[in-house]
Amino acid sequence: MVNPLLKKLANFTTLSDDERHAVDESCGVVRSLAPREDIIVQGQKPASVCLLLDGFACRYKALEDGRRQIVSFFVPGDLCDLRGFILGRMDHSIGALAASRLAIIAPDMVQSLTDRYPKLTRALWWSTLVEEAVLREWILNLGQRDALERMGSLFCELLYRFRAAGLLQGDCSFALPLTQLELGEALGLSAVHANRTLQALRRRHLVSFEAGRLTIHDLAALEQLALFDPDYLHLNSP
Amino acid sequence: MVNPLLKKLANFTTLSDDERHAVDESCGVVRSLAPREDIIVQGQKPASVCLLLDGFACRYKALEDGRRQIVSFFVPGDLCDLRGFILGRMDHSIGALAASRLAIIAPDMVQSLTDRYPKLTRALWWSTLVEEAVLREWILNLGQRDALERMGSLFCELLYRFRAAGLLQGDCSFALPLTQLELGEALGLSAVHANRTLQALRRRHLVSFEAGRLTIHDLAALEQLALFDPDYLHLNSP
DNA sequence: CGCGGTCTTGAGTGTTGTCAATGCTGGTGG
DNA sequence: CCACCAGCATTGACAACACTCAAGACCGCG
Repeated sequence: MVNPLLKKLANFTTLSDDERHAVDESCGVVRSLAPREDIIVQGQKPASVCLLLDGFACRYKALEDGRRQIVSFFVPGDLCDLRGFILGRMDHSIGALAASRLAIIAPDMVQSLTDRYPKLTRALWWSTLVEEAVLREWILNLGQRDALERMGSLFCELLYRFRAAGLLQGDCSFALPLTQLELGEALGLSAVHANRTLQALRRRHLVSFEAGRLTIHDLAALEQLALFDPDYLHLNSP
Repeated sequence: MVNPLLKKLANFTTLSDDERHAVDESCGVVRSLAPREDIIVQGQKPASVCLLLDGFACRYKALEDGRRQIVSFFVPGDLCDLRGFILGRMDHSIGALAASRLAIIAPDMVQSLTDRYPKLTRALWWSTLVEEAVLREWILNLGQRDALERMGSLFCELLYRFRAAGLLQGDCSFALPLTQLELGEALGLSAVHANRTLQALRRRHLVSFEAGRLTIHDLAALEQLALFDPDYLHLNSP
C-alpha cells in the first residue's frame, strides 16, 4: 500500500525517493480504531503525532450542555494533533467516524525528519496551512451560507479532498461514513434539517447519499449552487 | 514603545534579551493604513510578513454575490499572512478596520530568525497554533451558539486577547473600532440582528459598546451566558 | 422476533433575515 | 453659519429559514 501522506504531499511538491523513504520509515506502530472511538479527548496531552492511514475521522468541540460541533474532517493521508503538541492540553477532541487505522509517529521522529529534509518541512508546513485555509472556509460556510449551500460546499470540498487522496470510486463517488446527525453536527444543522436539506439536493438530482457513500451527479451544478470555489484547498500549486 | 509581538510571545515563553533584540531588529519599514484600507486582497501573492503594531484589522472572505464573512481579527502583536507565503495566492483578504500601523518583515528575515533562535521558532509556532485554535472556536461559535451566546463569546475572546496584549483601559474596557455591520459580519448575523443582540446584552447590564469602545461590566456573567471557556486561547501555558 | 439506531415526515414554534422608514451625527461646501 | 449629505444606529412589520417535538418506517443485529 502506498503511504497516503505521500500521495497527499504530491499535490504540493515532488519528493525524492530518499524523502519518500524517510516518511515511510517514520511511521511506527499502527493502531486500529473502531467507529466512534475517540483518538484523543479535550483536555488530554497528546504524546505523539498520528497519520490517518485508512478510514475517516474528525476533530470536534463540545459545549458543556452537550451541543457538539465537528470542526474538521480527516481523510486518509491527513496528520492529526501536531497541535496540542506545542500547546499542551488539547482544546478539542479527535475521534474516528469509521473503522480506521492510524500510524503513530514519535515526536522526535518528526523533529529529525524536518531537520534532515527541508523540502519535507515545507511540504508539511503547506499541509498545515491548507488545513487552516479549510477552517476559514468553514467559517465562511457557517456564517454566510444557508443550509443548502452549506451542504453543497461541504460535499464539493470532500470530493476534491478524496480525489487528491486518490480515494474516489469512479468519477464522483466516495465512501462517506457519516450519519445525518453527524452531517448536521458538521454543518451546524439539526439532524432533521440535515435530512431535509439532503432531500432537497437529491430532488435536484445533484447528489445521492446512501449506505455511507456519497455520489455527486452534477459537480458543476453543485458548485454553482453552493458558490463553491476550490482555490482555498490549494491543490496543484505551481 | 515596546514591541507588541514580544508582549504577546511572553504569554507563552520567556525570551532572552538577545532574542528580544533580534525580533526588534527584524521589523523593517512601517506602513500606515487608513481605516477600511485593504492590506492584501484575495488572489494576490504576499511578498512579506506583516506585524500589526497598532490599530485593528481582520481577515475576511467574500462570496461572489457580495456576502462577506470576517474570519478572524488581528490585535496589535499579531502577525499577518505567514500564510499565503507558502501557499502562493491568498485565499482571503486582510484589511484594516481602524487606522493602523504595520511593520513589514522581509521573508528571509523570518527565515534567519527561526534558523538562529529555536526558542523563537517554537514561540512563533505557538502563535500560529493559537490562531488555529481560535478558528476552531469560531466554527463552534457559528455552528452551535445562538446570536446572544455568539456575541458574548466574541466579546470574551477579545477581552482576553486585548488583555494579553496589554491593551485594556481599566479593568474591562478596550477600543473596538467596529460598526455593527462589521460585528454582524464576524458573527454571521445581519446588521439589524446584531443591533438587537447588542441591545439584549446591554439590557442585561453585561456590556456597553459605544463610540468604538467595548466595556464588559460583568465578565463572569457574560462567560456563563455564552458558555465561554478561555482554554482555547492557550494563555499562560506552563 | 424484538430491539436500537437511523431515516423520514408532519405540525407548530421560534429565531433570524429582509425591507423600509426614522433619527442621529459628523463632515462638507455654499 | 447653515443646508445638505452620507453613514450608522434604531425600530417595526413581516417573511423565511431552521429548530423542536413527536410519531412512524425502515433497517441490521442479537
